[in-house]
Amino acid sequence: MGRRKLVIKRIEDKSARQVTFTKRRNGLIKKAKELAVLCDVDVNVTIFSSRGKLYHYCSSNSLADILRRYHSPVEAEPSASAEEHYSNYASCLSIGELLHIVERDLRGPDIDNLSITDLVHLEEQLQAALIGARSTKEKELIEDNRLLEEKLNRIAENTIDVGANEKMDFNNAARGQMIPGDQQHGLLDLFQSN
Amino acid sequence: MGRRKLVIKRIEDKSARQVTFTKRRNGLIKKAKELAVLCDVDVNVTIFSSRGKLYHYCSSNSLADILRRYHSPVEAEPSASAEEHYSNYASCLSIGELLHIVERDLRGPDIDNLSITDLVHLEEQLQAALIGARSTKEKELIEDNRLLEEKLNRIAENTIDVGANEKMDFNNAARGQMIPGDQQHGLLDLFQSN
DNA sequence: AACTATTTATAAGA
DNA sequence: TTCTTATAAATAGTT
Repeated sequence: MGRRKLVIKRIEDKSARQVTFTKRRNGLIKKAKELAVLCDVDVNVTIFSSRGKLYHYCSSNSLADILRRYHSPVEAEPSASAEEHYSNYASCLSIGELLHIVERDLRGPDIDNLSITDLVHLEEQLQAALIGARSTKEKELIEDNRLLEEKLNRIAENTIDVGANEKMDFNNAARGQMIPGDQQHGLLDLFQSN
Repeated sequence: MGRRKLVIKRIEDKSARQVTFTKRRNGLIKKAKELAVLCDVDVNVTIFSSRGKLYHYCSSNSLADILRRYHSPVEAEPSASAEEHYSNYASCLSIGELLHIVERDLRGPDIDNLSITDLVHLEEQLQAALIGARSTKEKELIEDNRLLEEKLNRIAENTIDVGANEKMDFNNAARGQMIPGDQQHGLLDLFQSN
């Protein structure tokens, strides 16, 4: 739809490619909005430009909302298979919340113009949250371990023979490998609530 | 673009809405493909129909590939800020791999026609992977804890006085709250590699 | 950034 | 449903 029939192939001229990108990107997102409204469906469009910018459209508040919707039985077609799919989903937060975090971060301060900085920040947050969730439980166990060791040491000081073949190995492998990361993160509880 | 000018508002007639959905969904994905090829960008389109089906298009192999691309310095504009963003990313797998899992599962057996079953399955896998990653380290610590307790018990049997104010609390809280989930999962190592 | 000749998408009809 | 066709909408090349 233009002055000539266009062959669908990478546009080699850089500025022509940039102009077409702007036109068609706007067109695609407009079409996505229309589809969402006309047909009452959820549509998500994400475009990563070659220079690291991110353009995004999501018809609902977040992908998490979309997924959550499907975890509640809907009125239409309450078939046997539907029953099957919707059972045991009282605490189905992992992917939903994960995607919610992704969505929230991708939106960030400027919904239409995000740099790779935001993606990097997002990844750091997720990594911190995963590490934090793990290390919390580990810290509890390590503290218990430490208390038991203290007791053993005190006992050892107060007794003479605890059996010749018993070695007090207080530097076991698992404790030595604890993952660092003690700070509290805002995302932490999402992973801990599972 | 049709016989009449269309107002962008939810189509109330169910069958008309379904017909429009099919037409415009195909149109949107076609446009997305063209944008990706013409402008050499990464495009991702996800559509959730109101009856729980998922339609999806992604120009690259996976979102993980896209994200990974941005974690390697590109030739264009090696500015100071770029340096800053790309530093300390030797092991930036969490979000990339997570999204890779999402993408792989969303594609599944039939790329154009996925039910909510697949989303549920995907969520289960992610949940299992998160739990598995946590419980592996916990199991090591719990085993250490158990060994220490055994030693304490044996010592207690062989001694008379270990101090009156010392209570042997072998049922501590942390151990009692271990998350179930002992199976090995294919996704497990992704989370353990962090 | 606007314009406009054309192509493309698609709403309604068969 | 699938195919057809009149028309609206998008956009390639131009200014």
